[in-house]
Amino acid sequence: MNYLDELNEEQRKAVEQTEGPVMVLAGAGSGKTRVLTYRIAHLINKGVPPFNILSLTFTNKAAREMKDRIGKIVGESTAKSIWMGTFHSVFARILRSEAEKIGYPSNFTIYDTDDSKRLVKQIIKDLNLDDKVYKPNLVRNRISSAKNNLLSPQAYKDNPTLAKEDAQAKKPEIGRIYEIYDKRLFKAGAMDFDDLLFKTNILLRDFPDVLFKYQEKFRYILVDEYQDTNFSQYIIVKALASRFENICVVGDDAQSIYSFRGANIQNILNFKKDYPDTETFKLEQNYRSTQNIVEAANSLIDKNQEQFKKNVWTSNDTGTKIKLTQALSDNEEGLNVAHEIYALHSTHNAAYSNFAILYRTNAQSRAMEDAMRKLNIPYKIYGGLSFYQRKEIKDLMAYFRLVINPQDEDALKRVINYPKRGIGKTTIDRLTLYGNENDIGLWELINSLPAHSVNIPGSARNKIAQFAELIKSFQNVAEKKNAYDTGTIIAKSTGILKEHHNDKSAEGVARYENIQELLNSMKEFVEDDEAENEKDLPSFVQDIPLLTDQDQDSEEDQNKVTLMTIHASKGLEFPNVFIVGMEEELFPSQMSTQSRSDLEEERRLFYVALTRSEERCYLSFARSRYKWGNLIHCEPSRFLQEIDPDFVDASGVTPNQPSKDPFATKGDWGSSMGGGSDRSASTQRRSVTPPRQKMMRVPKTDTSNFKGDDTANLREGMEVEHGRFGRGTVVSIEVAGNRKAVVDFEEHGKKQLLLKFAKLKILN
DNA sequence: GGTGTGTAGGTTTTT
DNA sequence: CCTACACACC
Repeated sequence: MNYLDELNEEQRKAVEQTEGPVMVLAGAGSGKTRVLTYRIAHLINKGVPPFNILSLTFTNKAAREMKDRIGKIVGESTAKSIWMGTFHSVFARILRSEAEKIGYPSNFTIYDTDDSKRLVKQIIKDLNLDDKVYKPNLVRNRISSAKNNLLSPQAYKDNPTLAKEDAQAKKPEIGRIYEIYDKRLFKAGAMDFDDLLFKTNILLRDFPDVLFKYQEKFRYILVDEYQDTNFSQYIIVKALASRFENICVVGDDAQSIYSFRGANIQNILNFKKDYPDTETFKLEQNYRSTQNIVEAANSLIDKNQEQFKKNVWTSNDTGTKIKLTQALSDNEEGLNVAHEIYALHSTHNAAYSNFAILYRTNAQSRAMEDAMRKLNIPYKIYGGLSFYQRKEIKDLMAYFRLVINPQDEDALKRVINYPKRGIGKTTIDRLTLYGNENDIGLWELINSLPAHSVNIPGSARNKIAQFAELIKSFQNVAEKKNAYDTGTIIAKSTGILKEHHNDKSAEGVARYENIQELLNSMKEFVEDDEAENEKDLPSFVQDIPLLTDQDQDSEEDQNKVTLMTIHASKGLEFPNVFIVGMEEELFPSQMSTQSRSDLEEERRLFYVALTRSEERCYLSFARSRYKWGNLIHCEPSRFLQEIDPDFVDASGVTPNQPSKDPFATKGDWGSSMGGGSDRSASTQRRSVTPPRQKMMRVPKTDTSNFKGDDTANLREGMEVEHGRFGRGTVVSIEVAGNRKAVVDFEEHGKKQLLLKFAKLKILN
């Protein structure tokens, strides 16, 4: 084994110091993953059994890649038994095996953010609270941060500070909502994301034998991206490590970008206090980027007060300067980027996979996508709605959830009348109310309906009974058949598959294909002989909420430009990086400009973005962009001035607003000459394996540009065109009250339209 | 109970 | 701009 030869001195020390607490402060691009990988391999070579190693990563993908690399050194089967994954997935696994200790079924359902929001909303409604005051999102965030700080509902209600805050915000009932939310989750046999950590803490706190077991098991613990751990995660790690203190945390305070999710940068800043014997290793040599990029990034992050002082340097080439450009609009910005990519692709023969476009918010992807399509540049996009969050997928998945865990009321409500089977809102409301008042779960209630005096007519009772029978029949199927067969039977016999198949609109076709894609992935799951897990439906469904888009890699889609948020780009690298939307209110986000610490986090985010680039980095801003359909004016981001101008080529930017323009005071930017030497693209190093996005982008009928004519002269028999319904003939016009017209559309049949709103174009 | 249509309101960032 | 819901009508 000569892997130690592939490390520099500091890296090697961090690998060889296997015992006791170790903190590795790893600057961007300094070979952090390499250290983690080799450290684990080294442990195993020294004789540590792989099942005694726990390695916590930030994404499942990172875990998979690391496992692969370790497998190449110590052998695949050995690498397989290392416990490696995200906090959420690792502890979900542990919770499932210990579930009954804390009163949960081992097949508990994991609620994603969307499910949890629905539940909060439902509770607010049940309590007759005004959802304009108690905004579900806001309430959920508050509950979430309570959980991440290990505050139970009782602790929340007893906390004077929180009570005061809520009272001042005129939302005194949040504690009560939290309490009910918690009870309902428990009754539904469900945990939200935060619970996976919270309940793990409960488990380790209340069951010393369990704690002892896992302490003994995980004798060596490694935590990647430690700067992004929250309090709840911090306590778990602390508890598990307290026995042997063989804990190695790796991170970079300069890249802490998840405080909105409860991450606490203090965890890494205080590590030495927690473990006084800590050996600290600083990795400061950057192997990823050119000198220009490294120094530009250093000059930026220097503006932050709160940080460990590091001296990140590189022996790489000087490289080209960071290129700054401006555009008149977001669309033009997109086209500028697309043209540049096209040029580099055709003149330097650079593969499309060598490019990434990074932005602050998902909403910015549209202008970029449009531009890519216009120039026929292949691209793939991350984020936004993930596959498993799409409505058609969630609907079918809700059947799966219900079959596995009939206590899951969110799932039940989601499908009891989907597809339509005549169990309407009134009926469901009555059931829910009765259930809440008599403390009976919905599933139990609909199965014992004759015994209850709920005000529900006989016809509806029959339909409910049929529904219950349907679910029970699925439960029978699920017990005997594998996930794929069960899934197919459910999709077919509920009529879901047919419903989407019958919808021939572009959206309908995409939905049908998505359902097929889900079934395909179930088939793959069942036929995968490598994986040792069970092949039944529960095994398939279990951890799906923990998957993200990035977890779906594939060989196809290799040569494409990557579009993603900066957050999603963490840990990745690309030869050419475009950071777009460098504007005030957007980046830094308007939410962050109030406090210094928030602004510093935005700056770290920008630092992360810059340090993704290996060779070339482009910054751009637009003078105007569309926000909610309105054109708004934009000012260049303050961050642009914070980079040392020596490393920036701003020749493409004209300082045209002398008084307000921040460049006016920085004459050196507008006048600096065009970029440095242009290195050949053939020197480009590693490229990142592009992940794939499985779902189709739903082509939407674009009605935004559709202009209606004045309908004052509309008469019967006229040919008209409607933005959504297409062409049709006016059948009749009603003048009384609001003017209405009945139009017989060629493809959509007769519709009654209010002329005040309907945009109709008169064709003859 | 189902359907369509209008209106309000929402955007950081994600496991 | 898009989506989710409330309301009016069938």
